Amino acid sequence: MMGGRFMAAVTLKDVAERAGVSIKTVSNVVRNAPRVSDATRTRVLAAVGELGYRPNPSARRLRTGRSGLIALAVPDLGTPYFAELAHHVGREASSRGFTVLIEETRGDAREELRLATGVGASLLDGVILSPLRVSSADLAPVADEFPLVLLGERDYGSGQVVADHVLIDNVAAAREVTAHLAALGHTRIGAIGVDEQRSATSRQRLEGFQQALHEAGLTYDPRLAARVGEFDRPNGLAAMRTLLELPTAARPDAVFCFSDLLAVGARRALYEAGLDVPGDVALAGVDGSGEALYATPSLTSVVPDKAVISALAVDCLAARIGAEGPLPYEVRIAPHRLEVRESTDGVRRPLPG
Amino acid sequence: MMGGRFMAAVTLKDVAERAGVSIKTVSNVVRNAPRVSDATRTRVLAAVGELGYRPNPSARRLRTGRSGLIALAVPDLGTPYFAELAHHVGREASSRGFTVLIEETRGDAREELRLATGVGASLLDGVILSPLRVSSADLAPVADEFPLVLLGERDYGSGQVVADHVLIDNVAAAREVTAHLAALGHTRIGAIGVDEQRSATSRQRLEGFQQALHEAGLTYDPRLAARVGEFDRPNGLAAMRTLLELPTAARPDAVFCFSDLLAVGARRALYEAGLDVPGDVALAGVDGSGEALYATPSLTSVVPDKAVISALAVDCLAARIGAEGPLPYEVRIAPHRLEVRESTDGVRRPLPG
DNA sequence: CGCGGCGGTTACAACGTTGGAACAAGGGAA
DNA sequence: TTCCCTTGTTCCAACGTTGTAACCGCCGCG
Repeated sequence: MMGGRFMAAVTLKDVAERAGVSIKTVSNVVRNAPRVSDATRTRVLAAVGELGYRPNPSARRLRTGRSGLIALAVPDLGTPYFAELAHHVGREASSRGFTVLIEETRGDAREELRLATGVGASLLDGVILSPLRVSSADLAPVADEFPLVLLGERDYGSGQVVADHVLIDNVAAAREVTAHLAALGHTRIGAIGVDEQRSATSRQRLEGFQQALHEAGLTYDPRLAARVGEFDRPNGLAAMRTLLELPTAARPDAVFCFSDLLAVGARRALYEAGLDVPGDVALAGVDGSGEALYATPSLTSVVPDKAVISALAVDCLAARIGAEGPLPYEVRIAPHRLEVRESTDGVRRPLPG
Repeated sequence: MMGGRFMAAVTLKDVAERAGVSIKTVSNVVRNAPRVSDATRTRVLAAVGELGYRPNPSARRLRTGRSGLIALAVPDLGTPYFAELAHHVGREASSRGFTVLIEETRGDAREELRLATGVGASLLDGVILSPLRVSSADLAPVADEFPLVLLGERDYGSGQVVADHVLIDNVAAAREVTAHLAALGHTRIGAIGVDEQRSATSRQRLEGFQQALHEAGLTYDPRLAARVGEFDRPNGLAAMRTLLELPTAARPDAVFCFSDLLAVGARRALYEAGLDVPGDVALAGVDGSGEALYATPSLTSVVPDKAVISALAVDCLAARIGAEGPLPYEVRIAPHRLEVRESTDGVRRPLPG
């Protein structure tokens, strides 16, 4: 029987009776609609306060078609980058009156697509998706029907934009890191995180990597480009172990890892092999995670501005939700910076604090 | 107008027309209610499939008072422990038909209380709260009115149970770690993470720590018990630096950190001081995070079974949501195990994989 | 042969909210 | 004075769903 659990919820009707006005007038007050005299407004607000009225989101949603709920879909919350992102998106969203539902896709393409199409489209107003497997082509038929913002993964190759995108300039970021390694005198620079097939991010970082090698007059040795499935610690560990199996002369003297977790795994492999970082092999990653900062040695990393990324994403989504009809798709670039730490230049830096 | 965005949602009515039955019958079918003949059932299900009908959660909620939405409120998603927990809770919940809303309390007592009382009680069916600041006393008036499960933090001191609790045996866990350190021959064992005022978890771990010291015939030196605000990396770093400022003879030769992040911070401080782990100082933490496993050296840690914790928590909550009236409060203990790694016994262990 | 019971179905009324139209009360222009 | 317009308020209907009660056969029992 009626689910209000143990306490009876206060409704517009209760407030209306208390204030001696109609239900609709109370509704007008709580929604800040115009056409309400100051006298009634204060009277109603008083009643609202006394009774502790809270609008019923379900009824609202049913009537208006808006739930105030958006989802953030990420591959995995265990990845610090996504956890931090979730944190920022939550802040941004609540400052705009949205509530965020965090979903894990586990890198499953079907799951990603399901989220992108709005799950219970009737539950969500929109989705911010960090795609891993799903491609622009898969999303093309979807984006027009449901407010969707993609994080990263713009498919430069196809040139086709099928949704709003927020990303950092991955090519530039990779170029900067690699140039940094080259400037330190490394000549056999490797990369961990190649995954041409599936991940656009990976492709872009590889491209920046190759550009920088070229600009530094170095040649790209495919043996030094390690493929991985996910950007996690175990893959970093395995990839670095593989690189260390190369003949001594062919081994890398520096490695650019496409994520901090990969770098952490790679660092662990070097530790187990008894090699020094950066003495024997220099190491750099991407993400600006706390884990990389506190590693021993601290790991050089590209730090994307997650606050800006989140703000842009929520902005985009809010605009799309608020819009009546289709809007042109936007691609917004968030800033990043290269943070040089012990794992590349070897300079001891006590952490502040 | 009408918010269905761009596409028109399929409703029971549409399905009913298609199947040539009444709305209510369709409703009965989709809810798996009894009293539906197999013939009609299959006919209706066919129509459901063809039209791609999805029930409207808001309408359901409005009618039944249930939203199928539960919240997991944790202090901070950036903490790997909570991120992992969120992952498991999400799995457990969706297997029971719930959707999880993840909220960050940022360790703010008011925010915790707000969540515990159900925010928009009309939005959520229940809450799983990992409290940091809020006490049993604060929650006492709340728990009866709204389904609530607390993770950890059972206030043994007051002896008063005001809600369902799911936790590991913190006292035993701390005792095991400390006994392990003592068994290795350490005599000046320190602790990082003391916070008697606010955190019950911290109190329990301190108690287990002291018990083990006593059992090993060691005396408790308050100078070796470092206080912290949050269980994060910067606090671990700062605390260990403070311990290292003690006169040489008074310095710890082993430290039990109340979280893995504290241990990571402590390890960093030792690294900066040029000290060896575990040669100069042995280090152990709690949480079983991947970060501790991949650290160099890998950090010994108490690994709580997060899958079990999550399952128990969701079970409890589901029972409470399903119940008609008040239920007796339960306290459930999840298992943990001590994982000995390089940071205490010094034995090199290549990671598997 | 009528009547209770039961399996299967339907009609109706809510749940709390909001958009739109209708309605009362004043205020100025004709 | 009448008429229209503005301002504030109320009434009505609907959003999609489900609980309750009613309904319609049909069976088997007395």
